[in-house]
Amino acid sequence: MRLLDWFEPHGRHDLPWQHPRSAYRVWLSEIMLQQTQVQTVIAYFERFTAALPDLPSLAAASHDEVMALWSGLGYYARARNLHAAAKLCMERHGGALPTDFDALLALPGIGRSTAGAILAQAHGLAFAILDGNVKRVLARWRGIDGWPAASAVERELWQFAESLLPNDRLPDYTQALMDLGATVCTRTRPACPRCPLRQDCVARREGRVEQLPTRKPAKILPRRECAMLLAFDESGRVLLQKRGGPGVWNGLWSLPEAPDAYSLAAFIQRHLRTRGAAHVLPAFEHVFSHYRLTITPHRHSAAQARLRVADNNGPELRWAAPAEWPDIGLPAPVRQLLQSQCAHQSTSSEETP
DNA sequence: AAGCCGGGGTG
DNA sequence: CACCCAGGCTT
Repeated sequence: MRLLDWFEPHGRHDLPWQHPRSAYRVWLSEIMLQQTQVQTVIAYFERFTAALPDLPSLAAASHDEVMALWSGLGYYARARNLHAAAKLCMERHGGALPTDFDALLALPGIGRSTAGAILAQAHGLAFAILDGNVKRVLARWRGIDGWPAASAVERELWQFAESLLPNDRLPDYTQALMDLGATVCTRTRPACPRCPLRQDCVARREGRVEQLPTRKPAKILPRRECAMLLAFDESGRVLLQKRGGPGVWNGLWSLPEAPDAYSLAAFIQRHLRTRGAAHVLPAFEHVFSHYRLTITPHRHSAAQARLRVADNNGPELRWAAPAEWPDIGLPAPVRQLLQSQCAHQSTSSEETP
């Protein structure tokens, strides 16, 4: 098989848990490698196995010693589960990890993928694994769309993974699949020309390598709307308002803003003399980390300040000529809007109110 | 199905 | 900063 042929010269053969490849060491490595990269794990693995070389010694160790050996790896529930599982193996399985899939799955910290990895790597049994690397390889190879954590997609990936299992050399096959994901079929900039699966890789054929696996759907952000005033005076200056309050734009100069067109009209009436009605421009969206803001710009040309702009009680207002805009601290979407307006005004004829 | 655990790397 | 990484457990 192509994967095994690739593995001989290009796979990783020198990882510490491969020598010797005992069930205990495979198990420990699998737990350490959950959500943690190989580079990080190696030193911890060597320290841990030096102190606790086999399952009985782990079971006999104190909680404090186990946690100390784990310290720095994170996800400390993994260490607690590991220790508890070792003790359970002393009670239930004669001091060794079981070779039965369901018995493995019943141990704390061992899920479907880790159980499969232990059986395949330590015992050569035909069980599939499905970790992040393998999900990526399989999703690309077969062109599987959808977020891999979604249950339907995950089912499809497991099914594909199991359909691929060879009859022998399960330890090498399993390692080959992970190595391919880690070194060739990487998340960014995969080395497709070096991939043993490139001939029938669906993602490669369809040019979707970078798109697969489908990314986790972005969290749905709450939506907010506002109206912004683009008021220009006769000389082409725009009215700005200094933002106060707790918002993200506090302290920045921005366009006068109101929750809706009605409130904005009230603002205009209070602070400006304008000729004609507002010209409502197409709304656009700006995404913050915590919400989406839909901005509807309202443009007024030939506006004049009704009051002194430096009124003590009212909002802090000023007129700003286009030449000044680059030096004023403006929120990015406001700057963008002003620039598009500037370009628009210079290329189009006089607006009709 | 979504949140959580946690430290580290990456664009 | 968002997202991801040799996942699994809890709600």
